[in-house]
Amino acid sequence: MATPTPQAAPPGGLRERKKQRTRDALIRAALELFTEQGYEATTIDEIAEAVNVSQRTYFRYFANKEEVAFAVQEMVEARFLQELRERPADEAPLTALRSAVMTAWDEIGSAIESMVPVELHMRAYRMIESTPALVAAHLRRSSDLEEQIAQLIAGREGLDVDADPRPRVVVAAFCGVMRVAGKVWGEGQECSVASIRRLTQSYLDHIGPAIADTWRDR
Amino acid sequence: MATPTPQAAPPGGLRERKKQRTRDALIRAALELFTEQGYEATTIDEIAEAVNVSQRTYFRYFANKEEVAFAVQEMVEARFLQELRERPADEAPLTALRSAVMTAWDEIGSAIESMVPVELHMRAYRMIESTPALVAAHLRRSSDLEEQIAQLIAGREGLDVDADPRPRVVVAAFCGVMRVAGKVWGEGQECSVASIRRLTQSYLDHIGPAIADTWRDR
DNA sequence: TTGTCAACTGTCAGCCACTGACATTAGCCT
DNA sequence: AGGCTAATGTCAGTGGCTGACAGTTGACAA
Repeated sequence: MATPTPQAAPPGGLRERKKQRTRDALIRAALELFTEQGYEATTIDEIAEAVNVSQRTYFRYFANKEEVAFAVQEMVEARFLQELRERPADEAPLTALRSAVMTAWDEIGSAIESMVPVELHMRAYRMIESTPALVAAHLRRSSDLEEQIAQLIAGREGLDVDADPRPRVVVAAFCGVMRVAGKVWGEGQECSVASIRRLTQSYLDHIGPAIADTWRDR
Repeated sequence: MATPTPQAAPPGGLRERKKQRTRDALIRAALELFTEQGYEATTIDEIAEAVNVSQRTYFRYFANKEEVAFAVQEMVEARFLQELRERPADEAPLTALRSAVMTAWDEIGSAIESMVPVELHMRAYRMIESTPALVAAHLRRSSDLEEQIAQLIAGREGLDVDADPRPRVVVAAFCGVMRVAGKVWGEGQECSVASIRRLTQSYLDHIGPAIADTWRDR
């Protein structure tokens, strides 16, 4: 799986490409089936069969049934974290967070599209929000991500998350806003990546004034 | 017209009492097994066998494996909501929330003890926090409860939760504090109900000053 | 080219969570 | 006492998930 394979990124050997294709096919088939007939009503056998692999193979790519539903989000989050790690150290926390998202969105669009159509991803997002079992998983994932971001921000500032509450607070506010942006996007019609980028920007623009010292001046 | 119930309030019929006993026994056995050997490592067959009922009977009391782990919390939350509904309408939202918790704790102690030893409940709480599958369920439950409370508060104030953000904001702050109090309690040694009541009170006492205008005076 | 190695996959057997159908038991009420 | 019905047990089956083993196929060197 993630063994030290010294190969290029795009080509990477026939084997590697085949694996990637199978993985993408599984994700695509799963999301298609989930959104069409519902998550619970879809069996892993169906997904596997749609891609012409055995059920066992599915479980070699994804640890469980949920995981495939979050594959795209997983990728988006990883890119964001990477972007955040690369922000210059002298940026203020909220600025770094904001810049990381905005920069990330620019390239994420095509990254998503190379996995599944954005429109399918949007339908999948809505499906998650309306499936109790997936809502739970989603919350847990969000909570984990938030913690990771908080650790990262604390690291940048040389703080300890357990000693100083500020990292967690900033990150909580940031993630809260991102969550709302995501929700609004999911409820809207515009399913383009550009629209969520615009939404994100607009919402983040409100966070500064709300937190800044000028707050008290109203 | 006349109530033909020749029995006291608590019993209420042999059948009813038997059911209650079975339910309590299932909860107790489950928590005992979960905390001793872990959640995943415990099968429902084991729980059922410990109470001398069939697996099928377990599923007539609880919808799934998780549910039994949250039975006590479920009860606590129900009591709190009931208490909140009974608060006078002219109380300010945060005051009503605060009063409801504090009042609820007074009676909840014995209510918990009548189900399982408080010490077991505390171990169960810790077990939940360290079991990924249960963390997810816990988050989802919390999120649901928060929404219910927000609706209730909005109702008291004659507001619409979707139109006015204030109900959700107050409730979010309140629940956040409650969550922290619960977490601190779980990490501490003192497993008495009195201690969590004290913790709750102390934490809630900080909410006012933190929100009030005097904040800027530090 | 070919042979070896390692990775990937399929098959099979099995555990466990969960459910519907039906038979059986046991409170409840007249 | 006997009928009604809720509670329980039994059975069979589905689907998520895993370990073990064997077959296949890409990678790489001789």
